[in-house]
Amino acid sequence: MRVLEHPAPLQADQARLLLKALADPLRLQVIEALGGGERCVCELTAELGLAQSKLSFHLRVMKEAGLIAAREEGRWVYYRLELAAIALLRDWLSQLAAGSGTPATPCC
Amino acid sequence: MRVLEHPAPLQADQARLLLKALADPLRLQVIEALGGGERCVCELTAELGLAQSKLSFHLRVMKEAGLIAAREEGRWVYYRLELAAIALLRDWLSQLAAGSGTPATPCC
DNA sequence: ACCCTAAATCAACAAGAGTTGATCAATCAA
DNA sequence: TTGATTGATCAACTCTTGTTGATTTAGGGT
Repeated sequence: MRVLEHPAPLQADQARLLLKALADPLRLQVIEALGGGERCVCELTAELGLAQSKLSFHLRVMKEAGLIAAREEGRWVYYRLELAAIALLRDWLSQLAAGSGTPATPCC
Repeated sequence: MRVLEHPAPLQADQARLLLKALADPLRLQVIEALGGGERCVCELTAELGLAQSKLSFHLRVMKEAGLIAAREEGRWVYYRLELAAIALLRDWLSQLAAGSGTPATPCC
């Protein structure tokens, strides 16, 4: 029976999507705003001073990656951080760090 | 005196660079290989079946982000994971999750 | 029904990131 | 010194992402 040295591929792929969704300055601003709690799109537009379609684009990217979730209420849409995604990333990073002790093989 | 609700901007920016460096399928493969311990460039080229200049490009991206570190030995170069970077990312993610309890403000 | 606002979508364009093959610098062995 | 090998770098190209402004869909108010 094989010991799991690396994160499972599926989890790694999920992690990659989340990393990609996080790895953008504008999206990080949004994420940090959402770190302070649920926010409506119009609030975010105002707070960050963004063009509406621009914000909408980035919200979609993050939503599709599973990093944030939307809740519609009347004509407003509230977004929030998906904490499970953050937890998944943290776990994945832990697994990465865990396996990293072996010294160099002689090489070539 | 203001309570820090969000990660400091500098740390966030450092985190962003690391996220960007991680958010690529090929680089993730390299990272996972390095998760098993230090590796020489020629080993990585062989293990992952990559064009040399392609690997070199990605190694540079990761090195500049502080995600990996290089050690030269004769004509070989060994790369390893920079565990401090992984730790920084984990901390940053923890801070993100920590602040996220507030319910929605009435909005608009 | 009409109008106004919130937010998503679209097409055209601009910017950025990754790939390729060639070249270059450095190290080592013969 | 010559030749072979490791790995970095470069320029040209391609592909992917992000931006912009206009249009569309859907609520809610009057």
